[in-house]
Amino acid sequence: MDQSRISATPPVLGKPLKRAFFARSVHEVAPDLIGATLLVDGVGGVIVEVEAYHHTDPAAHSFRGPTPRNLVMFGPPGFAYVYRSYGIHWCVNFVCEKEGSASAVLIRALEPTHGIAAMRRRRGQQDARALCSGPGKLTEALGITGKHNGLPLDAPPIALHARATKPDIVAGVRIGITKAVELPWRYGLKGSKFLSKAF
DNA sequence: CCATGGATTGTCT
DNA sequence: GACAATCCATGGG
Repeated sequence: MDQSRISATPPVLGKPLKRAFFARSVHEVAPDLIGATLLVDGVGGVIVEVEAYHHTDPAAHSFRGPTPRNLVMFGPPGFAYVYRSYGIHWCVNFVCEKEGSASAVLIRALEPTHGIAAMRRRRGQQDARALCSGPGKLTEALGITGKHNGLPLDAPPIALHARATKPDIVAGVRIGITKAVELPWRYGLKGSKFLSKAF
């Protein structure tokens, strides 16, 4: 069976995730997000890869304290922290724990399920496996930009839906960082063909 | 398949 | 002034 093929009819969505879902340790929330569905204006898919960043972690943007860029990370949980990467791409995080904890989960890859035509248009890309297989790719596919920084995760245009059952999850070291490179805080859906990189 | 380098700009030193 | 939580095209094995 061709696993890169995407079904024409989107799967039924689970119940909406409330803001309180994020008011826990980032190390609990990150693996719990695998299998959940992220939509922006109805376009998106199933989260298959994330990374956890904690304020005590030298690789986290919040490690050295609040700045104009990372201010949302120091706010309450359940909000989107969006930043520009390498001057070119946008990346989206979900703020966790409690106000001032400054921890967040970076969303790194989705399996596209909703609004695939719109994603292909935005990405100029036909291959379903390349639409959302990276943090910069998925923001482009979903139309996420700096305008979404600070928006709540449980109100339009953003929606999150719970997974039906707990999937098999794999963990590994994070990608593209130079500090605390050994921490195994990257989580993925086992066997997924839509990861940014194999575990 | 893997390795390398350019693009491009906000942010912090 | 350096560098970054990346992506893509290109070139070699």
